[in-house]
Amino acid sequence: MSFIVKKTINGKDYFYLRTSKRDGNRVIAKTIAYLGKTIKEAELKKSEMEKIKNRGKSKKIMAETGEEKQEKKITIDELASFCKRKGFVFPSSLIYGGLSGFWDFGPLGVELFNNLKKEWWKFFVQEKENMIGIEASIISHPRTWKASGHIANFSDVSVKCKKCKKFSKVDKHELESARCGFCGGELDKQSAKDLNLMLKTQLGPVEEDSLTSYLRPETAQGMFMDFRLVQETSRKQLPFGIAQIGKCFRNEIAPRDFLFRSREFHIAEFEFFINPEEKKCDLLDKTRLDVKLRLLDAETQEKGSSELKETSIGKMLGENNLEEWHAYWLAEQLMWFEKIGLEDRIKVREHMKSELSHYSSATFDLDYEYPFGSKEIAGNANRGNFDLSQHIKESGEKLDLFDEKTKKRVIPRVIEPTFGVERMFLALLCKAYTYDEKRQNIVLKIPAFLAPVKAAVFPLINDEKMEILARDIFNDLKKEFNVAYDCSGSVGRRYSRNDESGTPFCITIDEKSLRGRDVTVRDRDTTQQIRVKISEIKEVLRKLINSEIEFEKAGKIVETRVK
RNA sequence: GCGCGAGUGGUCUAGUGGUAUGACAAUUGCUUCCCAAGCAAUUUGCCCGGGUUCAAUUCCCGGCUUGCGCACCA
Repeated sequence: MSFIVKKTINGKDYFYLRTSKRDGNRVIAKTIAYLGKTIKEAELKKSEMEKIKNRGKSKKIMAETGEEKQEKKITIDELASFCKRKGFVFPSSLIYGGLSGFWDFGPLGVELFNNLKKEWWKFFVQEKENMIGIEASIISHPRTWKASGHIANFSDVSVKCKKCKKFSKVDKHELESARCGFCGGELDKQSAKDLNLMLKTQLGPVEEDSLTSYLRPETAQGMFMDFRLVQETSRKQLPFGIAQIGKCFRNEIAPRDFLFRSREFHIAEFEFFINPEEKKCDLLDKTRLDVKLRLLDAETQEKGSSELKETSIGKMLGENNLEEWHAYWLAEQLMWFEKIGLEDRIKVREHMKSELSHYSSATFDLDYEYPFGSKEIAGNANRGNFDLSQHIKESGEKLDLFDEKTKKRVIPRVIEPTFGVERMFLALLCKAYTYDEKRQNIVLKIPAFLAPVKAAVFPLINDEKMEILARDIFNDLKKEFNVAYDCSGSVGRRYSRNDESGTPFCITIDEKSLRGRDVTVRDRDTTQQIRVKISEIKEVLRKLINSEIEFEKAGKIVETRVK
């Protein structure tokens, strides 16, 4: 049972909500909420709170009866709308009605996106001894795509069936004899339309004399074409990898699901080159072998089931066509997802034999639980030496190399881990987006090291001295971090705004700061506050962002809340 | 690309053959010593093109965008 009580503090009246509970002979009363300064205000607030409480109850009942097991999940539309409102992602060319499959990153989005790329690069390139990076051109010689096999698909056409009216994809040269893929009916050859899945472009200003090429649909060919040059200039010996993050383009028939399937996007991937005779991987240690995962293996799928297996990299070794180097990189991929906090919604799906490309002996998809379903966020393919061999054939160049260990010339085999950068960006936002019932606002719980803005600095009120101090702190911090300065509206509003932007820390300058040279730092996820010396703020912030120190231990916990 | 539905400020929405409602957000003051308080002011909109009409945001046609289903996804 809860009731309203009046308290008089310093001559002013305040109303609180109290609750009482019988404990044996005693009655224990507890204040549970502040209601306002007048009795009217208090009554209104109380009835509102009861409504909210009852809503929670009915949700619980529904959960028990199984009607609504999960809490309300965000839809992808809501997320897209949120991203537009806060400046993460805008639809491209909106003043002309938009352009399907293209997106712009706004002020917060570009920061998050850059941080994500930077951290990926750090994790897979800079922190690895056997990895180097490149950035290849988006447009390459058209023969690239002949060698890679992409051009072959250009001879495909889409043809309508006369009988069932459905469209089939058919090789142009076999149009005369082809039948409908659905009902086997006769195809309407008049309806044949070319399918251009790569974006075409003309090189040279005079159209008749120009060379037709394509915007790359993947970054991988850059690594294969530059393979020898990179190996020579970096003086790497097998095994080593070449990494790249870059823009790719695909003429998607139906771009859908916000950023998930677009026509212009980034891939972060690397080709890891290994001597085909080398089966051992020295880097596959206990940490990697112990990496846990949820696996949907090929065998299970072939039985028509989608049951997940709880397993580990170590257990998978030797099964599922997984050899040591392949296992090592799969483990590393999972460790990356753990680092960015997405591992609990990742599952690994092994490709079935029927799905495998003819050059690949094993492929795994890493699927993420998006609001619109479990979809591929990253992949891992064992490509053998297919790509290098294709380029050797097409170009006539020597792309094999002399291996110092075995004293033989070899064409390396390749493991290719690949990541959709926008897909990781999207997953981060889906995971981070939280509606906080208590605070009545959205809190974007992005890991601090990825957050677009690391801290917001504000004077508690518009006071000249506080503003000067706040500006000083802000100017000092911005040399090292992306920080924001905010002095508009009430302090509560500023906290809420920053919760929505995913800013992990808010630094507030109050009257005591002027005398004591310390400030309060507020944690986004808990709203807890600590007191930190101005001289130590930079160091504390650095440690907090890198999770080197717990928030509660970074300073003295203080309670500043009135309400 | 096919089929069906939808498009009103930044967001969510009311409504109409005579150019539009409300809320939130945003901006600027004032206020405010810690969690979207208050006061005042300000900015912003009928997806685009064509047709019918004296008059179209509204009706019709086409396009674009978007949702769902199918298909596609190297």
